[in-house]
Amino acid sequence: MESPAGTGFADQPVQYSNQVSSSPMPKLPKTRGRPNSREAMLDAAQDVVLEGGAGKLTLDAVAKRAGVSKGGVMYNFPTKEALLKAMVERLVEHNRHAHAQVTASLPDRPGRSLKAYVMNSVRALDVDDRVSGALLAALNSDRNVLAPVAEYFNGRFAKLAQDVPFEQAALVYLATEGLWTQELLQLSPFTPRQRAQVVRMLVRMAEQGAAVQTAARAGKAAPRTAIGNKEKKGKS
Amino acid sequence: MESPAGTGFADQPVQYSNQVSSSPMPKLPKTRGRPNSREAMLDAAQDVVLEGGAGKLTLDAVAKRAGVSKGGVMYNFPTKEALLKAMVERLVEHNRHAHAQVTASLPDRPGRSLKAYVMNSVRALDVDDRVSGALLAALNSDRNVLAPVAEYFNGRFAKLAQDVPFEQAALVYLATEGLWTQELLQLSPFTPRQRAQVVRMLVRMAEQGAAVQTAARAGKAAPRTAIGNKEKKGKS
DNA sequence: TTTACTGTGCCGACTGGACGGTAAAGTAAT
DNA sequence: ATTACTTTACCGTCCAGTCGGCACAGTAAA
Repeated sequence: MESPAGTGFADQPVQYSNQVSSSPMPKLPKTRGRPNSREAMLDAAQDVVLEGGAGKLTLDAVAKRAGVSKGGVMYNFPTKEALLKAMVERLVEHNRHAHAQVTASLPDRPGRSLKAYVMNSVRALDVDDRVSGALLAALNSDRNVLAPVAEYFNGRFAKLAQDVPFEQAALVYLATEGLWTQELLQLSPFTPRQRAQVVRMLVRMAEQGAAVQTAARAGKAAPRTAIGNKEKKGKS
Repeated sequence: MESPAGTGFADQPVQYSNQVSSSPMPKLPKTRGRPNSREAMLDAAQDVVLEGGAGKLTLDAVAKRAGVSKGGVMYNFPTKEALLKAMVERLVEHNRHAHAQVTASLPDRPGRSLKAYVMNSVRALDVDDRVSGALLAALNSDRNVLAPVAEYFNGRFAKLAQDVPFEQAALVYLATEGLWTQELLQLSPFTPRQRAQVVRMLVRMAEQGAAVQTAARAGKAAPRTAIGNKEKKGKS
């Protein structure tokens, strides 16, 4: 698991002298040359949120989880809002990067970006992707903390829908978002098998979105536009 | 300033937090047997959540907003968790009722329930339907507060999907849920016009899906579709 | 090398306010 | 008087943010 890197010394009886003096960091900019305690704290914060809800996110909890003192947290994040903002920022950056990566791994055909979005959302669920917890934390505080996410979400759809007809893109986008949200909040009514089936459908729709553009719009041609097939027990 | 609503809130989602404040109306304001204060407090709680986030939901805030003292709130809700549970319960009941109502207004054809679900979700957005705020509040606290919603959500889909093929139902359901969530959190990338377009599409799909189901029941093979099952070409 | 000074990173006790909850007294209708 | 509801005052706890201090590292004069 990609659990917090660099927190190995967290629970040790190690005194302060937090870092090995010899090997690490042969390069890296000086500005931040120290151990990545910031990241560790952010990781800790997400964990706290995902385990106990956003209400349990306190500086002490983060500190304890990250294996540092509260003062240490306050040093890196002058205020709690700063911590929240950092979490949100990292969430956005993480998503952006992951999406770019998945996109790059796909053949350059229409709907590629949308497909990557679907796949990435699912991956975020399958993998123990704790960054998502930042969203829950953000929902708890002021809107200005949430603002960056809103902005990102907005621009995101515009990009995804570029090479796919609007209705199709919106459908896939919304359904994916709904699935992701429900799974994140553990409100999903689906069994794992059903979920997999839904995901497969969404991926297919992203690929073939262009072909069905007029389906819903035509409205009358129901048989041809039907999306559902009777169950098919494919497995992947 | 008392709403004439009975003990139940079965009627319109008309809720106003009565701002008593400092206008010394010698007659009504200090009414006595007001079976209504509970509802007023719940309304106030939702408003607080929707305006300031779930983190701002304090007993004092609710009391102030509802125009009563904190003790008044504590009298009706012995603990804060009781308040949260009441909010959640009301949310579920409200939804159940509204859905039943919309369903009844639709012709009895397959997909009716699903269609009603879509319409009701949108209505909840168009109307100033503050009950939704309860969900945000619930996300903040323990899972056992959220549990009733989860349960409701689960059973809900099963009912909606009864007379519609699974994939179709899941798609409409998830997309609707996604739309509703995004609008609620103000994260939606759509213009009002686009949103309306999406909603129309979803309604059509609820109807069409039912048509497919009917056809299938009649013994016909599931129609080939552009979006539907096909070869899996993408990775799985 | 030694000493002296400076900056960085972190520690942890403390504070002041907010918040959940309690208790007793008050008020009006029945 | 009883009942239903509300208020005021208060308590204990939790928590964000503060503050003085400690342990280094780097630098550089002595």
